[in-house]
Amino acid sequence: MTDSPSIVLFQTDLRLADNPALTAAVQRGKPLICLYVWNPDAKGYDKPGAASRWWLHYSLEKLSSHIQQTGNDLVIRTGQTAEVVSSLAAQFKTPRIFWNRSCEPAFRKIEHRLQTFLKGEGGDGTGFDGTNLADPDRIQTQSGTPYTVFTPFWKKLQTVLPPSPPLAAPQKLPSPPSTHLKSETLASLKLLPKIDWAHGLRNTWSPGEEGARSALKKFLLAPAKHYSTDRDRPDLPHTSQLSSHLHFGEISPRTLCQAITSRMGKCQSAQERKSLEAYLRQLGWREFARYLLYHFPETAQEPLYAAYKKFPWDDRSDFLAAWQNGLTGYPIVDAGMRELWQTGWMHNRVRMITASFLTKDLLLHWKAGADWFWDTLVDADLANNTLGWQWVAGCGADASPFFRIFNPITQGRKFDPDGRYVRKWVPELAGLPHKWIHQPWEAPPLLLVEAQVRLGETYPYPIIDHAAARNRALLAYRHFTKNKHSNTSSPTSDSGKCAST
DNA sequence: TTTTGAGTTGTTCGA
DNA sequence: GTCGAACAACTCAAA
Repeated sequence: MTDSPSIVLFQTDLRLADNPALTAAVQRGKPLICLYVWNPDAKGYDKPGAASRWWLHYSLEKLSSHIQQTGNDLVIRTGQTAEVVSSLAAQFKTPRIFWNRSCEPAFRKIEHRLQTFLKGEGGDGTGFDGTNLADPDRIQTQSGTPYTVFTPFWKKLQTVLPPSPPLAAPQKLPSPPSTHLKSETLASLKLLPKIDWAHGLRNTWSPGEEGARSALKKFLLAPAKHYSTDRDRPDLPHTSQLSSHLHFGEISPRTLCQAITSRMGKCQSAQERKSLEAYLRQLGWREFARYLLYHFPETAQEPLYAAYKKFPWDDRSDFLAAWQNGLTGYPIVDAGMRELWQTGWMHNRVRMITASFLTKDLLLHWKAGADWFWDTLVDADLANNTLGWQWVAGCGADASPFFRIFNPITQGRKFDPDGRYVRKWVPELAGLPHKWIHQPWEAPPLLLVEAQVRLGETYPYPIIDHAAARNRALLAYRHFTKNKHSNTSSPTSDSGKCAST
């Protein structure tokens, strides 16, 4: 019994380096059961989307071989996570269970059930802080409430940065007697798509801890120096490309934070310093998203501001389909949606443009956009997705003002000035000179002929007129924001029948 | 308790 | 072509 093994539950922390739960388990000095549980019956946001499952498959493959190099094995099981873990724990007579805490509602339910189980067994179960820079319970306003505005949150967070140094990856993970430890095969989880649409993904990404480290190295080598100015340019490769690695926990935010701050200490140019600060701030936004989801778990489904439940979203499925397929007639929007479809990723600036187009030009529900991103992004992250969509839609924390409506033409010209991004993803427009690449419907007919563009045939006319759509959105939002909080703060108002939350 | 200053990412219009 | 103001009103966080 005293030699009973420790169970290490891997969730979205698929790494050996700087993994506090794993290191604590190793320090206990007993054999380890490294466990991953896949729940095939999970639904909605409790289950990774299709593109994300592709990444998960390869990330687990890497983790598994990494663990093998330490003399142990990754045990894969299927079922309800908490039940699988506790029955395994029971089988080995009250062992210790180690895991890293998560901000996601589904994982928190699992944690809660594990804690209940362990309590009943007289065991001990506390999650470790491995996916955040700071414990979300320790960051609060002076009045003890959670922050809902980024800037004061960021100021407060910076007072605890940089975090303690990252932990080294354990070299040896002592293995338990394996006789009772059956494992499912990775293939049996069926994470890979049935129809092979993933070649675009394969050509773009290297899931796993090693891929994460080399992405960081590559980022620090050059793009990080131009990040503050060029990160908004979808035509340039100056983003970190780390989002998915971070989501699956192949690299810890602490490791990233330390790498960035240590580089800041050495850097010579003001430009590079500014860039590193800008990147750190983005890590701050990631932290803020997790913090918000932790404190307001219902926001994955519902607007943070309850009054927005009554917003008059439109419901046109043909518009939604055009947006999803990259056939809106606005080149920068279509380029983004096609980049997403083909690579499982979209540049952040273009995420904002496409999201603004969906929620403000088309007036479609932000959840429709969030659902699509959830299914198609390899870096789909519940916290980031929720914050991002609610921010754009105007119903979330620190929300974008209602009159901030992106103009797809202006944005295209500003951030893809030569049209290189559009040409890459919307090749049927490639022959157009850059003057017209962001508004082909305005191009002189002769030029269209020369470029072999036949509007309405090879490329659609705009599905909606932006100027008119903008006015419609302004009207809807203007009328609406006046009553933004009416049903939460004044139950005596005429909207009393909707006062429930 | 009250007051005060501030609040990621934009666009348009008119001087 | 460039620049500043207007686009609203509200909530948050701290003093």
